[in-house]
Formats: sequence, C-alpha cells, structure tokens
Amino acid sequence: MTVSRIGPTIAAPDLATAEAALRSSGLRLSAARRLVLETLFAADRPLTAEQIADGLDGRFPRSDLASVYRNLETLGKLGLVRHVHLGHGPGLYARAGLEREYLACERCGRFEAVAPEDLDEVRDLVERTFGYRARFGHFPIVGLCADCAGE
Amino acid sequence: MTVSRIGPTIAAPDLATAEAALRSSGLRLSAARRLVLETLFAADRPLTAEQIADGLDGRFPRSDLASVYRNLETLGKLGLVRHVHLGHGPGLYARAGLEREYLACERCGRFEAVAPEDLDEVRDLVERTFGYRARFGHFPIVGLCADCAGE
DNA sequence: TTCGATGCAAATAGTTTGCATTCTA
DNA sequence: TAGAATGCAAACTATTTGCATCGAA
Repeated sequence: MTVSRIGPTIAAPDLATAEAALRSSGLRLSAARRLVLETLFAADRPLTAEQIADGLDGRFPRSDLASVYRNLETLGKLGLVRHVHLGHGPGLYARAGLEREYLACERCGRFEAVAPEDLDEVRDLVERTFGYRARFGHFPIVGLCADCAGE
Repeated sequence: MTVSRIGPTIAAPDLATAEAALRSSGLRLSAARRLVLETLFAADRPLTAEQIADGLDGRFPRSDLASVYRNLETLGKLGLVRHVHLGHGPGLYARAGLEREYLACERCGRFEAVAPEDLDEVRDLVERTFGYRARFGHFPIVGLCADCAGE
C-alpha cells in the first residue's frame, strides 16, 4: 500500500523494526527514547506527551516531559511517530506503521480512526473540486458524529 | 441560505446590525466591545486576538488583550463572531454573517476561504460514508494546495 | 572518549482568571 | 447606581530551549 506522506516514510510494523530503524539512522537508542517508542506501541490510541511521560498511568516508568517532546520530534522526523490534533487540547502522538486518518466530533469530543483508503473517495472529490490533496491524519475531518447530529 | 451551525445564529450582515443584536441581547455595548466588532468588520480575513488588540496595526485604538479574548467569547456565544483554527499557531477570529469554510495548506501555510455550499458535495459524501456532518468553518480541510502538491 | 541525549529549570506562546475600578444602561 | 465590563497582573496549559551532566556507541 502506498500512502502519500509528508516527510520520510519508514515501514515500522512492530517495535523491533522501529528500534532497528532508529539504530541504523545513526541516532542513539537511549532508555528514554526506547520508552517513548514502547509506550506508543503499547497504546491502542494516540497519546499526549504527558501521558507518555507519566508512563501510560504507571504501566511504564515515568520520564521527563521535555525529553519526551524532544524524542517525539526526533522520532517524528524519522517517520516513526506521527502527530495528531483532534480538536482543542494538547496534541496527540501515535506510532507510525499503522496509518490512520481521523474524523472527530466537535460536540462530544469522540473520534474515529479509519484506514487512509477509506477516505480516498473524499480525497479525490476534494482534489477534483479544489486542487487540494487532503490529508486527515494530522488534522481530522471535524463535524458532528452520527449520534450528535441525530439529537 | 440555511447553513447548519453549532450555537445560535444571528444574521449580522453589517456592523450596525451586529451592534443592534448585541444591544438587544441585554449585553452592554462598551467601547472595547464595539472596537472588537469594528475591527473584525474592517478586516477582510480572520484575525488573531493580538491583531485585534493591536488595533489592526494602528488602524484602530489598541485595547487590552484579556478584554479582547473575553469579548470574542461573548460575541461568539451570540453568533456574531466565529473562531477558526487554520493549522498550528494562534486561533483566528472572523465576523459572522459572512459564512466561510476553509482549506489550508500544511506546507505553505496559505488557506482558501470558500462559501459553505461549495463544500456541500464533500459534506454529503462524508455523511453518506461515515455518518458525520462535517463542518470546515472551525477546523479546515488540511492538505497540500495545488502549488505544493505539484512541486 | 566523544558527542548525542538527558533531566532539570527557566523561557515562551496563547489563553484564562482574579480583582479592584470604571462606565453603561 | 447597580452590576456588567474593563484593565492590569498573575495564573495556566502546552511546548520549547539552555545548560551542565550523563551515557551509548
């Protein structure tokens, strides 16, 4: 599957592959950095930097928030981590290798993650109409979910 | 034209109507509040709170930033002002009564404002596919503009 | 043993809140 | 003249940066 991305794309289907990619990039695999990766791979949803620093509520050792931010940026440049904004509030971070795009409800705050190909029809319509190549993996489609729209 | 909105909708095609709406709502039309409205109506594009407080680079008297934020919130609740996020960076504010939705380029930072009806086809496709009623007036469609996609 | 990465603290950006004072209705 | 709104300062949230120390390669 070819997904258009901004920046480098490294296939990282699992933690070991991600760590190998990091190692072979010339960067160091420090304890703090490994922890960020482990936490993101252990989570089933995008996390805030603070949740990562808190060790996902105690499931992992806690780490320094500034270092978490620095590592998220580094890992992001390598394409191992992506950054999501699902409305107001802090930014969220997710492991790469499992590409997702998002629809977020501005009323209830819930969001839905979908595979990029599920949005290709929408993407194509937007491109035909406006010439924009839309990506909903960083900023989602925002609106009212079925529940909130039906109220 | 009927545009679905979240919150109250007050038709405010011009400054005088907006001020009348404010007055008749029971709220006071103070100097600072009038200034926020005047500045937003004088601008042809969404502004940051800071730009409003700066009086649009000297074209209006400057005002207190905290009061600007308070007034933007008040005017927003009345439906006289809307709030836009066009990517990273500070939030932007625009007069209501001239409904717009946005497409933003995540590479060059430029954005395009379009009439809501121009996005109805996209909106309908998203609704048929996902059950979401999409709105791109608060968070835009983000992607690559034609120029940046063609590079 | 080098230089990349860390952890702490301080700085920064954007926004909100507390409170005594001012001004609108 | 009551209480809504202001202006200033301080707090707050999210994030970034400086710097001395530490540790992976």
